[in-house]
Amino acid sequence: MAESALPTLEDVARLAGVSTATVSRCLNAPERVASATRERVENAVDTLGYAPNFGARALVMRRTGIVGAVIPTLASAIFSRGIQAFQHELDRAGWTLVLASSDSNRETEARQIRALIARGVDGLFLVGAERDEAVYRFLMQRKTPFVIGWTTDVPADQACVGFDNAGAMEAMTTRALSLGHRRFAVISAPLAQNDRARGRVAGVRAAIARAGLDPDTLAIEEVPYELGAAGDAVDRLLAAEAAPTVVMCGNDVQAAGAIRRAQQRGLRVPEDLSITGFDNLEHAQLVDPAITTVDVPHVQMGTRAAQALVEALRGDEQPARVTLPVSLVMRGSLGPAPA
Amino acid sequence: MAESALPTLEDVARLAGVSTATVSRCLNAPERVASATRERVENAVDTLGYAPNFGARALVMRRTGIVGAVIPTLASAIFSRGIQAFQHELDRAGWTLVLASSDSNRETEARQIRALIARGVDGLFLVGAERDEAVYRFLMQRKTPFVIGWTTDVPADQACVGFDNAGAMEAMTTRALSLGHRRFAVISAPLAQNDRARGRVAGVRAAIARAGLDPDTLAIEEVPYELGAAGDAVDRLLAAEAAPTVVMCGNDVQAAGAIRRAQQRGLRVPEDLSITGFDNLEHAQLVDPAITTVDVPHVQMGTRAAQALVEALRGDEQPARVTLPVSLVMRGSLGPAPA
DNA sequence: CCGCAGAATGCAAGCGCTTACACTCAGATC
DNA sequence: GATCTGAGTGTAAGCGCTTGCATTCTGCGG
Repeated sequence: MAESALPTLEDVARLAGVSTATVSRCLNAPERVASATRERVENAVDTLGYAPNFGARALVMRRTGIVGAVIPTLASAIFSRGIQAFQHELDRAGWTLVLASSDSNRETEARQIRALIARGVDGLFLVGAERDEAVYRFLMQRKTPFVIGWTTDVPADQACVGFDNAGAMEAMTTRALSLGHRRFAVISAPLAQNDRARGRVAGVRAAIARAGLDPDTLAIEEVPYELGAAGDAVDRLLAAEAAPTVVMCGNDVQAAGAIRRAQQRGLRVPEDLSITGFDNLEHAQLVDPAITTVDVPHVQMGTRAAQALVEALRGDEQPARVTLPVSLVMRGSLGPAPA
Repeated sequence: MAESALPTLEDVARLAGVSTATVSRCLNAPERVASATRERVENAVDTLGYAPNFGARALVMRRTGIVGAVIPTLASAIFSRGIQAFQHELDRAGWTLVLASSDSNRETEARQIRALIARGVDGLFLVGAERDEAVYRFLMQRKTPFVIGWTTDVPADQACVGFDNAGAMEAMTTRALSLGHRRFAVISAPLAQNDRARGRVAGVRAAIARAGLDPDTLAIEEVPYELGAAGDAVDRLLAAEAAPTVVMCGNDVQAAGAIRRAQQRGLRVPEDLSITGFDNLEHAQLVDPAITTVDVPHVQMGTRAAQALVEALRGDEQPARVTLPVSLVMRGSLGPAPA
């Protein structure tokens, strides 16, 4: 059994009859130690159940091997797939992930970023580009590398791995236009602190403006990513004098909620009302009709983000800037505009 | 601007004209420092942009304030809700969460546990009770407190926050029996390294045995938590000479996949085939028919697990053992057995 | 048999922080 | 006026590890 305190390098050294330097080398550069010595040390490590003290190592190495990620929420499927991939790739490269969630709130995010830095993270992954200048200054000052995900709309000197939120939504809107739709509505996450959501709405606006429609008449409902909230939004949209023929949702969860509510109101989707989603979450193909949506390569985004961060951690000067392609997935929920 | 290296306590002390001890006290026990001094120190901290070095602090305090969690996967919604709540509660108590995923693999999990310990976690959250004795020995030896989630089937001296997997599934099976079903089948996660899944199957067995049926005739398909895999399992089950009238799935994702495939084969659910789920994920109410399932209080489980871990970290001797109630959620996918 | 290169190991100086203990200095107490 | 008290501060000893440099040892060429 171990002593009352955890064994230290010195305990191992004493038991093996060598100096602490040699034990350290055994652990970090085994090839520099004679094999006979190495064996004795390894035995001592085993019998003592020794494992290096993390704090001491971090202190002298000036790095922890931990990177942090602050995401809006883990509760929905939106980020979990990407984060899973991110973590997996990080693990492959020998890094460990610390997670915090911001609840989509700017101050909370700033607090979490500081908390993670205080926990010694060597680098950060952040979602979206929108945050106080002070946060960026803090990160620069601490020389903490970071990469931004889910958008590419960032200053040129920052690393990012994302996709064109506006362009994707513009493409979907253009598709709807070609199906004869003229009265559009949008269900979006609250726009105030969410540049991705704003980008998506801007995409809708751009497309309908290009088609000669007035983008200012676009009805926008800002609700959280929840089934019921999206349903209520549908109720409000349909109560308008000129009800939309298509509702473009910022997310598949909202689309699913919207479809259900529309059906409950006796509308057929897409014959009476078309609905589109975003993200291509797993459940998008489960509902009836299946959701026409924008496929976002979450796994790829997570993987590339991890690679970009590891590069930055290694000191690569050139910040990685990756734009991933998105594609429209045509399923049943978007159809021709009703006559 | 900061110097080329990050500022240290000593830099702050020099600038404020005090000793490092006083600066340290300002940061950790401000009330023990005269207010005039404190102000000078705080100014120095601000102008230098000082933040304490994590490694040094961890070394001398002998704790990091980080706890780890190893979960099977983040990719599905199954764990994400619980982990979100876990993280949230931990954050409230001033702790930070490190995440690793095991891909439901025993060796990977053991590796991740060691990796997290090497990263200095003060405590651990683990899913399920099944792992090598060596892992538990290692944890004891390192004196790392841990709590186990998603099951209560653990030794009496271990902390756990979970629910009765077997009992829940037994209740659901009993309900199906009362609806006249006699030919059961199960779609489950691979049983080999998954005590929760085995518990659920055992629940089905227990119920049908109590009803006088032979539990050995129970057909079991072991497939991953994926829509398509569950669909293929349905194909196989329905090809049997005495096809089941009800398929009990170990998870809502599988149930959704099973329902879809059954419908594609022209069967009506539940008139021709009943299907049940587990977890009460958000999408369970989205599919048509909505899934009859077992509601698992994921958020509560995450929250309570965090509390239990914090207690253990504080040195409470008595390990918390929390059993959460589950309930059947009757929706459309389970109906009377066909005549 | 000497000298020397190169391999193996040890010595010891920190890394930046906390904290036990010692010290100083008012003001209160006798 | 001597003594005591306690608040405020400083001194310095580590915490456990890595690593530059010094030292020792080995085998080989001359």
